[in-house]
Amino acid sequence: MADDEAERFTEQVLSLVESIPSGRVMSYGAIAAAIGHGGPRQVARVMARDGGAVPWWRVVHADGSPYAPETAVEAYARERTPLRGADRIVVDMPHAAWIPPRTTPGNG
DNA sequence: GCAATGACTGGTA
DNA sequence: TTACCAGCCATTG
Repeated sequence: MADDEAERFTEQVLSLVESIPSGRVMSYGAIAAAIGHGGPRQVARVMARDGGAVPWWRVVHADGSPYAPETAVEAYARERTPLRGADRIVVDMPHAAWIPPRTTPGNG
């Protein structure tokens, strides 16, 4: 693959994650789908590289479980992110799942 | 080119 | 609800 494309993909992921509003989250697969390139494994790879420079806690698995629950749970409490329970560090995807404006496949 | 790995995802038990 | 397996895609050695 071309390094330029890899860099573009990285910026796409980071830019999209930074675009996620407070109290909302996106799954790895949703991010990959929104960008229209790669897959959840590729998004995760980008997060592992430069995820520390973006609100990574807004990026969760398809089931709503975050990468670092112990750290993310604090961020969710600050952003009022809807969880599946007070004792359950799992985001309520049906309510917290955020879809980026434009870049939505199927419309347009 | 092949094998192993990874911040994943969906299905079944 | 939890645990295990198979599928997917790109990077790495």
